[in-house]
Amino acid sequence: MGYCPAQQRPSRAAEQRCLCLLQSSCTVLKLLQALAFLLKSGLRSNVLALTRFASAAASLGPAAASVAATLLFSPSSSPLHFYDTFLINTALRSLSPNPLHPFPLFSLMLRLFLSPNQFTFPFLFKAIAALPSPLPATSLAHGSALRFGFAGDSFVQNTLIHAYAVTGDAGIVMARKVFDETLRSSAITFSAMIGGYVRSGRSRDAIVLFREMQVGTVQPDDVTIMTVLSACVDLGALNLTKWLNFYVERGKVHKSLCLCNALVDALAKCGDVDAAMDLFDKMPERNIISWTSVIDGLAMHCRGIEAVEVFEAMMTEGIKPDAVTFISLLTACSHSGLINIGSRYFDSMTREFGIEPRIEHYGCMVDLYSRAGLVEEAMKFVQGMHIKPNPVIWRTLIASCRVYRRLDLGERVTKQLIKEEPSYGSNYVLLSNFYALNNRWEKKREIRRVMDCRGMYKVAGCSLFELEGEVYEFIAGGEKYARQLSIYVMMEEIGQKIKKAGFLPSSSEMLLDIDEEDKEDAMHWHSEKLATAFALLNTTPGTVIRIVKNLRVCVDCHSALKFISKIYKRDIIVRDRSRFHRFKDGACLCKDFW
DNA sequence: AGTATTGACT
Repeated sequence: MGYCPAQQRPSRAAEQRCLCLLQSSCTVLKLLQALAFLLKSGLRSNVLALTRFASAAASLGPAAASVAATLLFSPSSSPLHFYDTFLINTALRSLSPNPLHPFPLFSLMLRLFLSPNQFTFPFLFKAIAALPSPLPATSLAHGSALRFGFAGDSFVQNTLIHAYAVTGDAGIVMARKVFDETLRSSAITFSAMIGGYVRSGRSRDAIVLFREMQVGTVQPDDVTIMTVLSACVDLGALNLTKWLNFYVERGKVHKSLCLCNALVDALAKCGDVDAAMDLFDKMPERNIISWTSVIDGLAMHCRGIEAVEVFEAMMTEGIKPDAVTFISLLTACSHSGLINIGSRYFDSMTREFGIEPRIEHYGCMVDLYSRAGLVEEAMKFVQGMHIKPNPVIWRTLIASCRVYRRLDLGERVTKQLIKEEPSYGSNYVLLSNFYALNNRWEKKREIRRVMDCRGMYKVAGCSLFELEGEVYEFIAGGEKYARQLSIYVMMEEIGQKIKKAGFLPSSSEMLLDIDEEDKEDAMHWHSEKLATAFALLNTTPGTVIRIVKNLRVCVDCHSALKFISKIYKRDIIVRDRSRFHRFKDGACLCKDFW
């Protein structure tokens, strides 16, 4: 053995102790103890210990990972000559899913003349994909992978597709290019690309690619099905979801717990919560996500009592609820008007379960009071919160002020919100709503001008309708389908029939959305009405009509849809941004409470 | 030592 100062020679026991700590290191405390060992006993020259340390730090979140990075990779404090590719790879791996930039590590590797190997680039791309705007880094690293001759490796390509695909419009083109160049594509390659489409809000492209996959030679696996299911949730594509459920049922893919959870969630979110519960009942194994998905599914369908029952059944089985479970449970209570039950569960969170309420839980409680018209209680609750209220909380309260006509309070809170969050266009729309309700049209026009001036816009209403495997999209105020004569004629017919049946257009909410010039026509042009007209034209009598909307249904459309359901003898199910409406015989299952 | 992945306040 060569020269080695005594205090730096690692003792066998110290090494064992350190490795042992790091092996099961899921606490910050153990990590710190291991760190002490590393520094005291000369283990910093032990690559294995360093690697374990980086890996353990990774599982402890961004803070720990950056401590590890600082300790191990700052040139002044580290024994650089002990580094190898394996160690830096591990450190790279430890970065994601934290948004820590991997380039300092990667360039250190190159500076030390260590060669990247086939593991380096997958880790590198994965870390890049977790960054806030990863496109420039992805193309730089892509160039590097090409230079080092790893661009043809399938692991590299799969992570590269993923990294490009999460960067939005420009990246998705590059992702597709890499995808098309991938010669021996596997189910994983398809999953990466399909998942990329879904993350970029292109769920329709995701489904198109899945269809291409089905006529090809590559068999989808459970993960592929899961990514397609998230596209289904996005589009509310119930038929495809049911088909995928059947596909899994026939044993075509591995029926993993994850996949079953995704199916339960998708079935509920696409409108068939009973199918979701059937599947849930049949699952051989369930975890907290399975239970939460069912509770959340019931919440969306306004079945609050059942959601509470499922929650109680879960506790009877000895499963401990987590923070997300409580969000779903409290949502269920607020959407079903279960004020006392909701308040009790909220109190029990800290007392019985030791879960500190987060802003989302407070949000549920504000919603619970707000929906029920208890504006004062809601306001008091907000003032007594231990966390600073966020814009979501304020908007919940504002919606309540609008519905229950607390115009002065609403206006005041909205102005405060705009001060806090001046660049969010919808806040100005909220304010203009209060001006309109007060008939202060000049003020309302002023808001409009301010918005135009600052280049702000409101989100356009958009409805989706699935017909024969195709998802049709309808946008408020016109667009391609509206120009079809048949739809136009149908809209006229619907308008006249429901008026004759007693429908009173209450434009008070309508004109908030659309400029005055469009007022007269506005009735006819909300996207859910266009979709309904299209559906009535293209489906056989008696068929249930299912529509998915990106915003909340307005009072006027809600009322119109009730009349349509009665006159045309159709059940119409509309998925809101947050819940389901089911119109049947002139009534809605939400009992006008939403 | 790797690639794609399930539940969440308006």
